[in-house]
Amino acid sequence: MTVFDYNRESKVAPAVARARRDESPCAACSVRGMTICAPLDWQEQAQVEALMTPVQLDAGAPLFDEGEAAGNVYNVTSGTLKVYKLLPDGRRQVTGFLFPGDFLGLARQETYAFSAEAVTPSGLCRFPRGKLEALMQRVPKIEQRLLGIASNELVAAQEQMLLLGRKTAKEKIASFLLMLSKRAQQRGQAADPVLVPMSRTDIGDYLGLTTETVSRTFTQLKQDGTIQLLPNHEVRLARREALEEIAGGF
Amino acid sequence: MTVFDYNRESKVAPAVARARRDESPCAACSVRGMTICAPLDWQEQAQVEALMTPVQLDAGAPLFDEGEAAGNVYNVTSGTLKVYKLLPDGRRQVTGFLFPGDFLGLARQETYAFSAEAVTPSGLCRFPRGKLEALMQRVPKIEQRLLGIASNELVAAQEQMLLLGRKTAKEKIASFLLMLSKRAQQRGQAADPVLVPMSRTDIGDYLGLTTETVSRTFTQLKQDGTIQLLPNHEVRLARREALEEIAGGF
DNA sequence: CGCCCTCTTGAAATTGTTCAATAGAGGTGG
DNA sequence: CCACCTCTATTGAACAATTTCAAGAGGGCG
Repeated sequence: MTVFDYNRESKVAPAVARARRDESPCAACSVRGMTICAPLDWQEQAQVEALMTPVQLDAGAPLFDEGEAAGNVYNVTSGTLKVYKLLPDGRRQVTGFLFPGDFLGLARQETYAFSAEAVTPSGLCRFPRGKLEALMQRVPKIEQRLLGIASNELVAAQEQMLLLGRKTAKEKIASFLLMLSKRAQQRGQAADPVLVPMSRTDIGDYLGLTTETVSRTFTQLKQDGTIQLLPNHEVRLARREALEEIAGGF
Repeated sequence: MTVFDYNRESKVAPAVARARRDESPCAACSVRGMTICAPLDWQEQAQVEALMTPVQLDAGAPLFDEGEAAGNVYNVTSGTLKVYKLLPDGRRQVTGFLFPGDFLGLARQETYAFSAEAVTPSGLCRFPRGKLEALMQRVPKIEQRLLGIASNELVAAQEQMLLLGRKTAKEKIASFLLMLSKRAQQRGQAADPVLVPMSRTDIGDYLGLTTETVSRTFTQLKQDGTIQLLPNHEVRLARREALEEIAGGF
């Protein structure tokens, strides 16, 4: 719980100095424009960076579990993560997938309300919550940014409730593929052969379906000619308008 | 779009003066401790109040529609509202019910992402978004409060996704009744004979069920002896532990 | 008091699940 | 580099939960 646990690097060289010398990992951050760091000038950036510890996760490695003390918040810099909740009997609901640029750990309570786990090998920036909150007092831009992020997540959550409560399996899969495509595009990646790095089980747990239904629905869309299943977890959206028609406006 | 549209009252008497003379509606606000106003001192409160217009809605009256320009935010002071999204063919997902003390209108985009409508006759405090945001610059406590509210809503949204994606009809209804009970208690109302002011259709649209399934499930729980259906939209939670067992930890 | 709207109940239909088996892909070690 | 092994994905058939369609009962408001 001391500063040293979280900030090993700053003992070696003050972050401000490192930033000046362009040794800062943040200076090279490819997703800076999407993160909490986006609105900061270089001085504020250095203060944030001083709190940061880089984290690397292997595929399948847990980041934290629901109910655990919520000591840190994170920014995803590479890879894909999933966030989920469990029922006592093991039924799982994946409440979101996280990609580079996404923020993780917003919770005004003392414990995480969900578990987080790497889907693919992933990199994150870790910030101790307490220190970041202290910094927010001095740099209100950070708080504003977090409020913006939270608002966007809320909009996405409502969209997901509509999907879970009212869409059919086919509509769910179509919406899911379009969501992946749009988010890839937002990060500057290709929108069309879209990368689908998560398992059928994860997709099912995200959409409120079984893996079998996910698989069958992919097959159906493939036979429709709406999509093509390519090697390496890629999906070609052969007829995007058809997908959008099916998805019902997402 | 002028100040006068939103703030008719301040033309009559400055809010600060009114607050001093205890004519302020906020001074008598019974849900102040739950709203964005909670952390404010009387001077800040007066500034907020100067932006406020009271709104009254009849049962069934719309407050705003999805896609509409998001000009205002609201605090509920009395009654019950619902918030929902529609699919092109009319399928509806109620994404939340709002009770006194609840905040409404958080959206970082230019338009509302959902529609809002009164379930029972309701009262709200309306604030023009632009002016409240300007005030937030000077009173960061408001922004902090909003971030706290947004975080809580995000936690609730994830809980609801778990419900929609993974719970059975019986589990959904049990969770719903317990949620209503807990929220009534938070507002200082009775936790046990719980008021259920919304229609079976609204409940179904909230839980991802049809009205028939909602009705059948109520009947089933009634025959179990788990609940009793009382007159005036009240439900007695005869065996709360059984409900909690069924709900699976909400 | 009666009308209308909501709620309840029943039976049939359907979507998605469950159970079960096969096929495929990725990774490891010989 | 290939063979094997394991985990994931696909496919099939029977089953179940919830929906759909249909009719009747109840309750509140004019």
